[in-house]
Amino acid sequence: MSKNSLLNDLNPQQRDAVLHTKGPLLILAGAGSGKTKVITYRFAHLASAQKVSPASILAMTFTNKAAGEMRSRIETLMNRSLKGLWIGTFHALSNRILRKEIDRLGFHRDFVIYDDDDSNSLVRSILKEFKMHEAIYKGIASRISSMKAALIGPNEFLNNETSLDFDEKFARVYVRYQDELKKNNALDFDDLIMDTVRLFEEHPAVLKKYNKEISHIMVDEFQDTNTAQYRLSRLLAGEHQNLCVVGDDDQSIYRFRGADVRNIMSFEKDFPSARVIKLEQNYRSTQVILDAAGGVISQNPVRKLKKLWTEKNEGEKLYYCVANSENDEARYIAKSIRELYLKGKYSYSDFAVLYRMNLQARALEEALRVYGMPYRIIGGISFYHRREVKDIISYLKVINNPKDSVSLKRIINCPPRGIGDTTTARIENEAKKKNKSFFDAMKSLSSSSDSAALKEKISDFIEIIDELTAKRGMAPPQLIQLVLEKTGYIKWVEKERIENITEIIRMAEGMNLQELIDAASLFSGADERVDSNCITLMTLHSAKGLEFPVVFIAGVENGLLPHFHAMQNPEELHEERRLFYVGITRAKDILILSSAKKRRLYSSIQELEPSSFLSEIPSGCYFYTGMMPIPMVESVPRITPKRLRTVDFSPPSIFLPGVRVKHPKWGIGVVRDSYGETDDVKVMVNFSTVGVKRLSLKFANLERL
DNA sequence: AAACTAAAGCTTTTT
DNA sequence: GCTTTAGTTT
Repeated sequence: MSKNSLLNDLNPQQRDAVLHTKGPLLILAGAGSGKTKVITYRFAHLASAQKVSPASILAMTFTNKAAGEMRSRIETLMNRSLKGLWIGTFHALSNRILRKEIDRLGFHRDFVIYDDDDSNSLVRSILKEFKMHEAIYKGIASRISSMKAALIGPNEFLNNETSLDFDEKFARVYVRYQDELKKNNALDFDDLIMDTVRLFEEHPAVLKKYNKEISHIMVDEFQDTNTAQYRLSRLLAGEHQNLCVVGDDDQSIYRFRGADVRNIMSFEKDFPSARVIKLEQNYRSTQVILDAAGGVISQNPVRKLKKLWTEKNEGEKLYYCVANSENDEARYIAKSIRELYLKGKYSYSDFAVLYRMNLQARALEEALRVYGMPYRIIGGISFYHRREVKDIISYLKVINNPKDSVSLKRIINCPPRGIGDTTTARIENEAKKKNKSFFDAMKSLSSSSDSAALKEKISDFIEIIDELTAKRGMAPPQLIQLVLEKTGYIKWVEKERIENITEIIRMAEGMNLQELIDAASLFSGADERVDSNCITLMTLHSAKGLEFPVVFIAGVENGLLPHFHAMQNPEELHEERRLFYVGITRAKDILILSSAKKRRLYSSIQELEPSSFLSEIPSGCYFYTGMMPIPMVESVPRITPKRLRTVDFSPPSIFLPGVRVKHPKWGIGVVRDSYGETDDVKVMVNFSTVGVKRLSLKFANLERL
């Protein structure tokens, strides 16, 4: 891409930011203002126009996903591969430096990294040894984590011994924890940052080396940096001070894990020569949504003023609905999604339902399932992650492929058949020794083992699996039934979980084994499938950085949003407001807020009042619509996944109710009904442009979407 | 190794 | 109130 066309793509402020290449730069990037675009273009500009080697530009973010996205967008822009450059997460880049230099800190270069589970169990074992209450290990671990985030190592903590709130017991654990890490040649996540800072501060020559190698620094999501990460960025910027930080103080929502908005506030103090550029043009939302967002966030007293604007039109007003209970709220949301979906303009993946707490997902999930609409839950435990569902799927996976040892190990003692940790370890051993799969190791042990009891237990299990494997050609619903009976699972599993199993059987109808397994795997959370056409359910926190045409925010109540725990402390209340702001600014076209009068929370049913944040939305921005803001149209045939997949009812057409279609003249619509003989199928289609039309398939020239 | 009992915790989350 | 998990018993 030529230099000019690169710059022509940008608005004046974005261009300023890209062209400012020398010295400290603070980019205050409002929501939806093209922040990533600026970073990637700035990288490309530095490299092409400024002749800076891509190898001397360092770009840091928080998540692997964000880093990967940044990298691939720059690669596309520059049309070249950027492998091995300084683009990555704080942790990954620190790790890279430490792998080379850590011997100066007395560690070996092949140190191991402890994840949260590892550090938790280390803390636990220390507490046990100290005869302290073990159950608080999580609290201690997170306290250690925030100490390190603030660059207070055990030594610094001990130096503070005279302070009044010095916690001697905690200090002992902290010191010991750090000693143990060293003994194990291990670093936890926070150490990766803290020790890199320590390395640079204690060994100026090392820092100098990196300062020479890296001439430009860019930090994304700067409002989420903690003290250690900010210090690291400053150290890396060295004397050249070519430090560009990008962030939005209004979207700082990770205080609880050490993020410090003050970093963004004090950047100008720390770098008096810093240029500050505000990106205020929003490319995402309608004016009404921006007005609502602006009204809310303006109530926060300490912030960098930004006034978002858009060239888009006013747009549709917000809706706000009060339901009686969380279940009513969920039904209302499901119903609204169906109405909007059936109008044909939006596909399922255009919808997101956001909430403050993961537990809210339950009611929503239930309602969506009843309405037969596909959804995915980010973060929480979704249907396919339920224990019993995973168990059954694991059986199917083993039947389909006995080499799948992960699934095999999951079900080997489920229901219990006397094969516990000891036996499993033994099979594992055998498998390693003979270089066999887990299943083959079981087979050979069952014939050669010295223990008769062990032999019998294992061969019984093998027999069940073999028997089931022989029947793998069966239709999945019957196959699942067979699994449930032959394994005794149905007798063993708790009653309330059976409901979910019936649900898998129901969903399995009309699919073959491979399809079912794939469907279940596709839903397995973390690896996000963009192409899966699903409604997205997630917390407000996980929604940061994303956008959806239609956004619901559920549970807009005092106690949930703002959360109980945050209502006392003004700082935390402000963060809750920012969280709401983040939620509002995710929406492109339509934003629907809802709350429930009563809600089951933990032990009891709570009566909650609408969030006080609601009154901060300018009253002209939304409809208060009581119970049912979106009028119900005539009753619609219930679209269940089963019905969508079943082929055995006439007409044998792919244009079944719920299917989205495209008509050459009327555009996109949704099939509401289909009937008639094979050679003369009639369909009723609801088009977003012209409403419901009755068409003959033979002539209509419909395209399935 | 499994079944039982007791007890804690329960906001948000990435590395 | 319910789920998860740790510890104890059989």
